[in-house]
Amino acid sequence: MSSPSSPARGRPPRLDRARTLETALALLDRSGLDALTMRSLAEAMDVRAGALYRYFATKQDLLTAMAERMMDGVADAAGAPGGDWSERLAALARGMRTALLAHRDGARVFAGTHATGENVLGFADTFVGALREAGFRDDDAVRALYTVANFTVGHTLEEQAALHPEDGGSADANALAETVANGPYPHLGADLPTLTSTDFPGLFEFGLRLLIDGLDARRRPAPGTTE
Amino acid sequence: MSSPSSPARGRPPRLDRARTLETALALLDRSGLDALTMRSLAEAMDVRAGALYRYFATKQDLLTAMAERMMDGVADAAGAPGGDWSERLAALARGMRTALLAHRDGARVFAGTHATGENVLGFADTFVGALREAGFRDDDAVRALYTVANFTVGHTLEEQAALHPEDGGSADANALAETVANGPYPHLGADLPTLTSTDFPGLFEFGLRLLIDGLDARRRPAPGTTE
DNA sequence: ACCTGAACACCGTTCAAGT
DNA sequence: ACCTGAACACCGTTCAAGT
Repeated sequence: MSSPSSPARGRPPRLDRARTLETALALLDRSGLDALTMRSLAEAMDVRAGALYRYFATKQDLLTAMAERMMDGVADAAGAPGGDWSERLAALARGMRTALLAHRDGARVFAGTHATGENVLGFADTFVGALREAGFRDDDAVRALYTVANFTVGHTLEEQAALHPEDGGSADANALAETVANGPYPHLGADLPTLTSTDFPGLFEFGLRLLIDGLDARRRPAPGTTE
Repeated sequence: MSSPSSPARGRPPRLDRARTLETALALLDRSGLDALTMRSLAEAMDVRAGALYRYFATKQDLLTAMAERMMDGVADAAGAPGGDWSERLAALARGMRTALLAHRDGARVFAGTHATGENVLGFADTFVGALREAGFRDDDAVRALYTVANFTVGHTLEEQAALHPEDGGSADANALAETVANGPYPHLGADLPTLTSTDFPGLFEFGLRLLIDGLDARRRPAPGTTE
């Protein structure tokens, strides 16, 4: 199962997956994803870069473990079964956004990996369970999971990009407002405050509300419809 | 305005933004984003890497121009004003997904940049216009744009990741199915076919439908409600 | 068993110098 | 004006050798 374990032969290791993961997340928060290199992480662990490869086969592996770690406990946000399905779903979606926001570039890390550990799968299972228990069809419940997760990742990617305009080159709000005002964009110009708004919680709730209302319509198909 | 232009002094340039952009997109399709380096692009243009910096200040600049280029013509997908708002919105969303899918790693390129050129802004203006003309509030129209765009990017990111499992390390469907079947995931296990489905068009349409139904509920607030 | 040292094959970016 | 050559300061990854 685990590569470096078994009895206690030789010198006690200076490295292990858990500590390395913690350090990597701390380094991520301090410097961002672009600065998180195997060398910088090794330095933070007081070790040479090559040593990390005993615990993570590749950097991609490390990032996947970090993504999985970020999702720790998010499934619990749903609360106990039996409550209102839309509230449970909203709590899970908000919990996911919060978890990604909890680390600098968290959404980029998550989007760039495909974690399928217990935290991610536990989240998925709880999500699908909440909808199944509310009477949704199994396939609708699974598709709703993907839809909400994809929206949440897409949204949080934008939100964190706006937080650190250095990397990624997000133009600032003023430049965008000027471009829109001087170009042939009558509709965008009509509500510049919203276009350049930084009310990301409000924007997230708006999208989440659309998805929930859309699901609500699916839960109770029109009478007489077999679908 | 343009850096290398004006009269016709010296030797005619072997490089220009348009040709470089075309070559970069062709190289992207052939080799993927990870293999798109300034050196490999330079080689494809028969030039040294340093020469590219006369036309693009940074690689990020190049990627932003590529993202903008990908969105060329997508606004036209909406058709003429006056039609059904939900059909126009769906056409725009589908057009965006198709545009990102048209190039390998297209969604990753788009998500990693913040293009604000005429194609992206034209798309945004057409989208917001379609909703305003249908009677939506200005701020709802703008927020709907962000929501649909974020969902579309998030979805297409997943879709393209599944297309090239090499980079990103997406676990294949079989491995996922086995993990779910052997773990404490009763709800996920109940519909493995949907969970590991590759019906991305169907998944996209599902999410799009939820958003449209959600918007439909907003367009006509319940009678007696001021909101 | 665990880590170092050193290398391999790359990166993005800069800039004097050539033409 | 446009591009080359060469360098700078890095990358992820591998692996013999040390302890």
